[in-house]
Amino acid sequence: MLNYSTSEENYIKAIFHLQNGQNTVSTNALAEKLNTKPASVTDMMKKLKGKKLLHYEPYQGFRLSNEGKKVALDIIRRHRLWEYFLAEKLKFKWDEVHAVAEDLEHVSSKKLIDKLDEYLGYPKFDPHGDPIPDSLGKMENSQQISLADLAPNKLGEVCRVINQSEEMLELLKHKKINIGTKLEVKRKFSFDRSIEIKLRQQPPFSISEQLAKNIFVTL
Amino acid sequence: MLNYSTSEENYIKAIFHLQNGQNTVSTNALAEKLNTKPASVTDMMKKLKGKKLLHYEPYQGFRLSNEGKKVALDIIRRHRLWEYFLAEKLKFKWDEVHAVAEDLEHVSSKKLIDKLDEYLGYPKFDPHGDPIPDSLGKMENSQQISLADLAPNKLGEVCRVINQSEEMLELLKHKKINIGTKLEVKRKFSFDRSIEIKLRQQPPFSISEQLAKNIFVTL
DNA sequence: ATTATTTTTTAGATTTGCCTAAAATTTTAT
DNA sequence: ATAAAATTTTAGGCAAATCTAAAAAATAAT
Repeated sequence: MLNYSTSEENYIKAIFHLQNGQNTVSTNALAEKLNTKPASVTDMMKKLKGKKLLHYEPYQGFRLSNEGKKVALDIIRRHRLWEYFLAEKLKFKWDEVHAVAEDLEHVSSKKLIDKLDEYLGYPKFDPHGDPIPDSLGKMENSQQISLADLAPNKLGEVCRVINQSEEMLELLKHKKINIGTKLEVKRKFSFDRSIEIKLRQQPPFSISEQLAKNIFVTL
Repeated sequence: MLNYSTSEENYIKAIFHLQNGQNTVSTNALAEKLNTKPASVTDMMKKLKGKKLLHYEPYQGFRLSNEGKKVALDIIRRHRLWEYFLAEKLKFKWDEVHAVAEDLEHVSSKKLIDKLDEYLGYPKFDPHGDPIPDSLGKMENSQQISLADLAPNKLGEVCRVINQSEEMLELLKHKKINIGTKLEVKRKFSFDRSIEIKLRQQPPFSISEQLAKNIFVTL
């Protein structure tokens, strides 16, 4: 595995996360995710295409190649191992680990990461419940549960939508719920079994039990 | 304390080490230490002068300002804490820690470093015997003398190795000399200034003056 | 005290990663 | 189907950190 710059690694990781589910990622989506401008994204896409880390034709969006996915999994492995270390050993609170791990993840000594993994006892999930890839890039499928079964105050990431009728997709679109959307269950109302959920940077809102049953999340 | 780039930090640290003893550092010496060219050094010196981290007049050499020294001690603190962590917790061999710590030291979250320090139990010395500055920049000075200055028939315990080049560490490894090794000076030969020393349960053997000068012992 | 040598600085390029503004292309709406 | 809007790319620039080659200054040698 070659060495990549911090910037390249951030792009690779962001594409990996965005392409989860749908198979191509747009320039604007990536620019927003990375707090950069679309023109910068285009520049980097040309560069990463040259390194064969992704497939890209102008105006057609991009997706990681197999090699690109391997690199992404390696970065994610580093990130999540450091998050585990910070929370478990250094007693960081779970909402403080991410920012620090963003820096530590770019220290790419394979020996360091493998020894850290061993020291931590080969953990399978990081403090947010995300699975940690092993040194070959394999990771456990974190458990998928219906949003209707997620307990209050628990966080989940939408990974699957069972019913894919027009009507359902229309509703999901309106509520801005997509594959990959991270949400938190706030309350459950026994009167009509509706569930109040909260998405990032939005006020909480309610959804019906019927809808919740069709949405699956990973912890 | 402001944030500095990896490159700036490497320059600051190198100047700190070079100016030990004499009070100004030359362009060429710094270029050689950093494996770069004199022209690059001059560029950076202008920049660091602008940030008030050092004193510099063209052609006159440079030395760190008080602020520069504070920054240097902070970088050294990070480096040595990570070295301690790598050796103590991850079981790296003492000659493997330096290279990895070179990367980790540039992750500059104060909270990370202070928590790491606490987790490690506030160690006073790193695996090479070098003192670790505390969060205020203070560090212990143990009574150290060069093995070259140790009188015959005197006992000492290796506490520090100044030169940490690959070549030096290779030689130490071969001679089985480590931090903590107890030894006795048997004889000194004026012809080539070589020194005969004896380690526990081993026959005496000779080392060069050059090597002895780089090894420090406590009495 | 000049000259020669070494050291240091300047001038001008290069690479990486980012930007703005304008052009090209695709998508959406009428 | 064409116009309007949104998206994406190109063109040209900028800052950081590096380099080479040439000029300037300091040091050493005769």
